Amino acid sequence: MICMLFDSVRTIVSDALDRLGLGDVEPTIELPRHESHGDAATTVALQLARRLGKSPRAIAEEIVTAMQPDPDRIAAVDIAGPGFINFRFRPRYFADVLARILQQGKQFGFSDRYNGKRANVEYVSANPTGPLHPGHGRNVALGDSIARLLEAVGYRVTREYYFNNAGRQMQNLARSIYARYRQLLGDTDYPFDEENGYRGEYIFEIARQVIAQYGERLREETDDALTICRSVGEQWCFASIRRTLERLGVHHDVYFNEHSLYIDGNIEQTITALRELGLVYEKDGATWIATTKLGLENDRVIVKSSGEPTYRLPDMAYHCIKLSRGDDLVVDVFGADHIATIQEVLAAVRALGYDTSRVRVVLHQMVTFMKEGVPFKLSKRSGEQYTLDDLIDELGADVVRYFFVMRAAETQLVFDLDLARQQSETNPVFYLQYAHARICSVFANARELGVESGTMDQHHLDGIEHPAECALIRTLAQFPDTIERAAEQLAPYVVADYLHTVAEAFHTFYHECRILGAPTDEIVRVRLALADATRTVLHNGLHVLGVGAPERM
RNA sequence: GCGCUCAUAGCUCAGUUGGAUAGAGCAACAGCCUUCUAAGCUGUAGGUCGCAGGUUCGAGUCCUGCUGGGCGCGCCA
Repeated sequence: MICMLFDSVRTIVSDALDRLGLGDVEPTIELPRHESHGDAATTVALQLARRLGKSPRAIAEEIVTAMQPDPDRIAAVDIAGPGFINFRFRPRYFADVLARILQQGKQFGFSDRYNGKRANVEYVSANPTGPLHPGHGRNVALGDSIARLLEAVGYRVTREYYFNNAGRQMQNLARSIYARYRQLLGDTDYPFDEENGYRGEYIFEIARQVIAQYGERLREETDDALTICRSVGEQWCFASIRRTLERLGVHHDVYFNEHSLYIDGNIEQTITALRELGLVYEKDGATWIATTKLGLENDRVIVKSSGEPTYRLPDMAYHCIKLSRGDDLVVDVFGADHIATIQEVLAAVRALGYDTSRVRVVLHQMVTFMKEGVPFKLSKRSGEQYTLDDLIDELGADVVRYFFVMRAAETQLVFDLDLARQQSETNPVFYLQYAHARICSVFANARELGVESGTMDQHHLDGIEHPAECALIRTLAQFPDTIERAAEQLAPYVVADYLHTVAEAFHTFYHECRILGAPTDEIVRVRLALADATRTVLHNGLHVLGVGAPERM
């Protein structure tokens, strides 16, 4: 969809180009950077300069002469600088745009562009070895907002969580739990693996749960005892992770267990297929994949000399499965530490004949938490970890989600805990939420005063005239375009940025134009309609970010 | 050393895919509440877009080199 604000302008320019025999040219209309340059601009004359062998200004003159703008809606058309054509709108133009926004009601901003398309978004994918870490928060918020963005443009989205409950890390977890179990039973000198063990307080909690369920029956160290510890640990960790995700409003449709790849034979199949392609060889007792033949720098081990596959092989099998499901888009949300791995995996999957152009990888950089101007240490004394749950306790889910998506994924995010903690003034989340609450409050007052804010006919919109009203409409009109651009780029921060400009435009409007105390009933109705449209944009935009839109603050 | 990535106001970041005079928030300074939420609004100040070349009508944006951060480069995941 093309920005609705510019539809009429585009038609005017297109018609003029037609008349000049340039009907094949698609003019792009853009918002000028400076307000002094008008409400809309086209660079089409600059782009045609080379093709026509004329100066851009001369071309601009010809185009402008050939145009037939509606004088009720277009106040001025100027040629500026090297050949920009600038348009200035009359309030009537903005009234048209507002009417179209109101027509779309609560659906405004959401599009059906990708209706019938399916997307899979894999995110979180933390193994069940402990509670989520604050750093996971960025992956959680980013992945979920991307899923919401894709839904906003019409995709049917599956949210997927990939996990491994069988590997070395889980063995470490089991041993850690078992050690604490024995220590709690009085074997205080039972050794704890300081190097590989999980040190958190939660391990004791799990161990206490083992005691509650099994008493002292596991005192004899057997494989069974470790299996039980692993199983109890896995359940405990998953419960913890799900509880944290729940608090952030995040739900997955599919939990994919890496282990199932072994049971279902996908691992075997994958390695056989790679072998048939001549990409597999044995060296030093291990099995290698010749990723150098696929344009990468090094070959990698896919089966260790112990006979155990490395994580790469199941990752390849898993991506083959994801690509064979028929989704139109497969999104992986990973931390920057996966950068090398994902290249190898995709190279192998491509060699196996899958269309990896459907895969889009969102790699986010790491998060630094700052407190009082210095990096905040996430481990407390006693080795206890500060968790994502603790962060939510401290800041609330809305602030946590917003802060993790408000910057582009590829920047190293600095999470300012002091700024986030502020319940007033400077917190960027509250700025948006406050605008929403303010509007709700106006409508509450309107109801009390018996002001009808019913349906809007177009002729009621003639009351638009204040610059702040026009500026607000101009901003609101960019919402559908913003959502599409954000979805295209898989970049929720685009929406966060945009919502800030919406809130700003609204607060200015609110300050300069009284709504309920406007001079005439007609203006009251128009301004209520404008406030209502703003409320919809804020509500829908915040929804995409997974942030609540409170009615009162 | 190699790969990926980033470098824009004191700090944190935008910059609509190559367009006009570089944009916000925080911090600083000065104003605005007897009227719909002051968690707000208005204004001032703050810049050699890391450095050097190149591409063209035009570069913060694209290409090359350099400098400096981050991440990765193990039969860990």
